[in-house]
Amino acid sequence: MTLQYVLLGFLNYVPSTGYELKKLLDNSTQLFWHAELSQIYPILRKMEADGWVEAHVEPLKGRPDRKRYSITDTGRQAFRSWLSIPVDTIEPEKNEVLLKLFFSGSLDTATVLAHLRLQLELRRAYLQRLQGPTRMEVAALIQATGQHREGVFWELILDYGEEQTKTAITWLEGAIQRVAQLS
Amino acid sequence: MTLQYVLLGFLNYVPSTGYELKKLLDNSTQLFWHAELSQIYPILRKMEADGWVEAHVEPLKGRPDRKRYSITDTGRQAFRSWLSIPVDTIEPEKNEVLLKLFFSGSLDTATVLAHLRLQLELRRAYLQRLQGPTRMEVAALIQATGQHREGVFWELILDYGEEQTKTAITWLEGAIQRVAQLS
DNA sequence: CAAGGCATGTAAATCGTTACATGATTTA
DNA sequence: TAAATCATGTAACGATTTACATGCCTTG
Repeated sequence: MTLQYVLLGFLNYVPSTGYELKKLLDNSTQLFWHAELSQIYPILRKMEADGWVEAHVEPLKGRPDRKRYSITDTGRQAFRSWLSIPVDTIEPEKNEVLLKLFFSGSLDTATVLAHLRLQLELRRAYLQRLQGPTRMEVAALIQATGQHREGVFWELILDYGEEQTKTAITWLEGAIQRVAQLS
Repeated sequence: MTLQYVLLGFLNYVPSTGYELKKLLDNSTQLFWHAELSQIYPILRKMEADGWVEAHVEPLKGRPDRKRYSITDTGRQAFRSWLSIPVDTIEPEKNEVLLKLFFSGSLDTATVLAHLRLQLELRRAYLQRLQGPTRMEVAALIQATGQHREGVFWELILDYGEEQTKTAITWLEGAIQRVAQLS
């Protein structure tokens, strides 16, 4: 269900092909939503059948025809209606790192430490990327599109990712200290 | 796949029924893993067929027989092997609150603020629960079971939940300030 | 000339939720 | 006496991932 609205949200900016939508997902919402092409193509067809989007076929030589989808008025209405419904729960998460840590009583201290240190490295690299390239790209996009109101939300989301990542890093550093005392 | 190991992890402490495992999930791992009974029962049968667990049937009057599952040596081996494999990625998340915020350029400021304020309330209530009752229950469980090594991990996980929730609250407060300036 | 990008899709399998079904016992 | 708990499960649906399939064009 939700993926439909993600795609509508992008199509609300600009008509796109499935392939382009996949890249938009990878380049902008990967922090909080992702999908594979094999999921995107059937959903676009379903939304076309439901009258939420329209396809304009551009024949290509040697490749499958390019289908560029535009949002319809019905689709725009469905999108806005979805957007206006508040999320009134804290969404349950799945986190395999915490899960393994939870059961790590059965694991030797050295292995637990190795696992935590690996996560620490990954998070540090991720933070670098968020603070550097990602931050720049968002700023450039706001300049290029002139979407200043949208830009406020995009930057807030980046802030969220940055703060949560920093918190995870600090926690991992402390956890490593604490676990190291076990041996 | 993963749910198998979650169940094995609990069965590694004590033989349990599907119904009891569901309650263990709800009361301890809901922060990072959850499942419905309709998923748990078939998986227990599958693990029995694979020789990872054994069922001891206790007939009951008027109810379905109670099946208490114990972990086997094979199951214990599979569990330890899973546990020792490091998680070498940052797992992608789905977050509908961020998703809607991302597209909130199409939404009026008052509605965005209402959505953010609702999330702030939810997070604050959640933090109260983590700091109060949940913290106590974990401490009591460590005392009752004498699992002091495990207890370190359980408390670290609680710390993580607390810190991430605090970060979310601070971010929401700032986001509300920032969005309020838009109108 | 090899690798990666462009461009579409199908098939199979897995994972997860919601609804349905039963019916006694315990608690408020 | 109504609601919640105990105790198992099936069926249907929906969501998601992985593997398979084609084949040209562009870049290094």
